[in-house]
Amino acid sequence: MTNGSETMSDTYKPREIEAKWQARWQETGLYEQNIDYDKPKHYALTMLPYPSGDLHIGHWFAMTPSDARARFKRMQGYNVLFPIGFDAFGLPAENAAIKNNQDPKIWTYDNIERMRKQLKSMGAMFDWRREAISADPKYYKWTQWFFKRLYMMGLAYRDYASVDFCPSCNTTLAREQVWGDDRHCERCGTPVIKKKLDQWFFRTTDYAEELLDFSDIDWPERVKTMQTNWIGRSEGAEVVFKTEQGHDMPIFTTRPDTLWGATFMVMAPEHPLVDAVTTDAYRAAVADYREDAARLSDIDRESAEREKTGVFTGGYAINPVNGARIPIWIADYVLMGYGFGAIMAVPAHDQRDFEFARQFGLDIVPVIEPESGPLDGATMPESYVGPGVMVNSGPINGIVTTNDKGRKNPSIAATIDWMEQQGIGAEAINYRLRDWLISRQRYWGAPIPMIYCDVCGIVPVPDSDLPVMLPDNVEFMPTGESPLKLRPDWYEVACPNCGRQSKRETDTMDTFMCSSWYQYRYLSPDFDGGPFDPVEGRYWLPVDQYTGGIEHATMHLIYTRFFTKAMEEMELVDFTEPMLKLNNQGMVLGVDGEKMSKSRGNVVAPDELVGEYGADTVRAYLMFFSRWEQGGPWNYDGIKGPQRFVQDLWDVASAEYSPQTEDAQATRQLRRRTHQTIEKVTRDMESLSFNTVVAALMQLRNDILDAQRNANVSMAAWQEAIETILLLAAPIMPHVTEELWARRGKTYSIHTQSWPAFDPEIAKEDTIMLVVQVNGKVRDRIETPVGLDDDTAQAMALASEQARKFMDGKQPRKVVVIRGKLVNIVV
RNA sequence: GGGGAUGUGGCGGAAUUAGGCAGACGCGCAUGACUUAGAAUCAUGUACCGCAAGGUGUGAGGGUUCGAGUCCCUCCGUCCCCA
Repeated sequence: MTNGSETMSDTYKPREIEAKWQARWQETGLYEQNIDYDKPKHYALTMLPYPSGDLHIGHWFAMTPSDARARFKRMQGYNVLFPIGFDAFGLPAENAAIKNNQDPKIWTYDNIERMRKQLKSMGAMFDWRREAISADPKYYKWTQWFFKRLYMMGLAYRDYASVDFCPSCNTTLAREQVWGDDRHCERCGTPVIKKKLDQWFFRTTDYAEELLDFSDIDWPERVKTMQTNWIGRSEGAEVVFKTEQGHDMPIFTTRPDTLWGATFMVMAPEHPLVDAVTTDAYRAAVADYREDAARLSDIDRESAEREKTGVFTGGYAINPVNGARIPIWIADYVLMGYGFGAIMAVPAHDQRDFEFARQFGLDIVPVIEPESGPLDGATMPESYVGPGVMVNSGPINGIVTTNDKGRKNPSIAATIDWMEQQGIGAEAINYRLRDWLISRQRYWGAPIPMIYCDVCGIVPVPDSDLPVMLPDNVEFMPTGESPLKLRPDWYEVACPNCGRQSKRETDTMDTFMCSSWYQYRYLSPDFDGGPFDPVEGRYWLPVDQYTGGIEHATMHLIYTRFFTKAMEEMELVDFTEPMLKLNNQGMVLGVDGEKMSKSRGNVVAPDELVGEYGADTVRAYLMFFSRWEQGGPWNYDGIKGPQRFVQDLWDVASAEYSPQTEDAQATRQLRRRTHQTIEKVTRDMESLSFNTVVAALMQLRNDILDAQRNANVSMAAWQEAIETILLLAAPIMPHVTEELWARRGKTYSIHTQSWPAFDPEIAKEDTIMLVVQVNGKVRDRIETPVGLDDDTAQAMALASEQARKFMDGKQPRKVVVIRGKLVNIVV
């Protein structure tokens, strides 16, 4: 006892062994992965963190199971790349700068330094040589280079448009970054307002059709559905109405077959033709209405519950299918952002149009006759949207209409064909997806590499001048207004074309632009011949397994797909999907079941847990406590289970074992359990079912403890069980398994060992419990050898005392035998 | 309003791939052992009702089937996305 060191080393001291092995792994470059053409590659990627200051338990929940999966693939023989980096541009750094008068760069890099330490405490197999930081000039040089390439391909354009603006963040936002019923800013929760500004956009809508195709990727249905809904494809037709003044007034409709029932038109109040069609008598009313509408949000305007409002413009349009003269109204339920900002109104067959028509006494002309008989526009209580036969519709009279969308509906197909023949309209597809607005009126982002020259117009910064560096020592305004606008020494620049004094773009790029291509930069973060080293790219790409939160379903995960499709056209890559397989983890909630937040005081601090239990226990608990894709409330007591497991593992793997007696049955049983566990753990690791992996390991631990208590299994079976459980647990608990592996005199490192091989012969059961049911209720269980034939099984079941008792002396009417499982006697 | 997910002991969850012993594994709890006491540890038990025999039970109701947590229909609750 006094000679402490021996005794000390036999106690499980997580902090000591974790520090020791993390240092050893780094010294030996255990996690530095290089191209190896002899091995299959596996690129595992976890969403890169924002350097907010401290690693959150949510980061641990996202990353350590992903790390375990990557380690598992490595032991299976794959050459696994598992990199990490930082999404280092963004508003929190700038807001902190404004509040504390601190340079965002210093704030960000201090946080990165702290988070690096915390990330290292996880013991993850990150290859730190590949670390990429998006705020690093050698990174954002290529972000700017991509902007230019997209511009040259015609995929980036500048437009003066009404856009969503967060008054708190003082910047515009992409449509995807506006969330919820109240249309709030995704970052800060403030409701957004509309603002008209010159802004840069990417033509994501050009790829709408490609983005709807998920055939090459194995992604959760949920994400695919969310993206599909977000893109919002609808089939229909584009039809050009003419105003009486002769202006073209194109509209999109999903129901061109009801054109003959269009009795009025409705324009969005912001529609550019409003002034042209409005007659003098209505000018004042129209002006008032437009002013009121400008104050409402889109959601309020579209809400189905709200009473319809609108005003007549005094103008008329000509329905191209029948020459009818129909009034043009303006109403706020029509949005400028969708389709053409104007609709044809068919009140008989659209509920919103119906309510509008009833309110303002407009004509309602039915053009679909349901099976129940003709409709009367004057008396129908609501619009009719079901199937029927077309009536009052000229050339398509008598054609059947169904609930099908687009050309699948005979009436729509007939109308489109007829219109195309007449030259008054054409089949068209409309998408809800908007182009991606990437301008941000903030400082801490990648500058948009564009110059405005009075003579030459918009001129890209030459590649040789990239990166356009962010200036240091800028002055922050309390309002959040971009300091770049106050730095003439930075924005005043000679035009690259003509040399005249010109002005740089002072907006920076949306940080989602940086994170759209980080998986490529990881391959070679120092490479200067392009965004990534093509040799590395050819070997590692694309990403095989991507993991991260569901909240990015319609933002990052659409952007990075768009980027990769554009990169394929740039011939940088030869595939069109960046990540082949995606899995989303859920969220760790506070003990109260609420989202963690400082104000609620329910934040779980990983550093403290690691200090108390060690990283291995925390990792195991995170994988065990819930279904990974589901997440759930934290429970401080629950961690005792994994803690006891790690302690037991320590005890049995360092114990001296010597059998008292050798029992063949017990030996056989332990070996069977060992191999059954290999099978289960392998399958569940493959499917990212981490909680059942840990459960299976615990079960094997229980079997090993039984064997130890009885001391009746062979030495070989004991060793097989111990070494197997260490290998199977290694991805989950990398430090303690490494230590125990070394203590058993095995070669370094456990993490480069082969995954244990499963032997079905050993795993096979000798006997099964034959379940005997009478009328579907379990009445008896009989231990029988495996491979019993049906007749014998039936005979044994019928001979069962328990079963006979419940047969009531009756003869079986039917006997169902499920081989190897059960016999059901029906009486 | 539309779309998606989900509902199983006191709690987290397993079994849903292919209909075949519901509740693996863990937490908690109970009783006992060890201990001056506690912690830790160990043993046993732990869905519900019942002394027992037995009966009931996977949000509710119905259906298919020899047999349903699992498949079908109709509802209800909770969460998320879109409107």
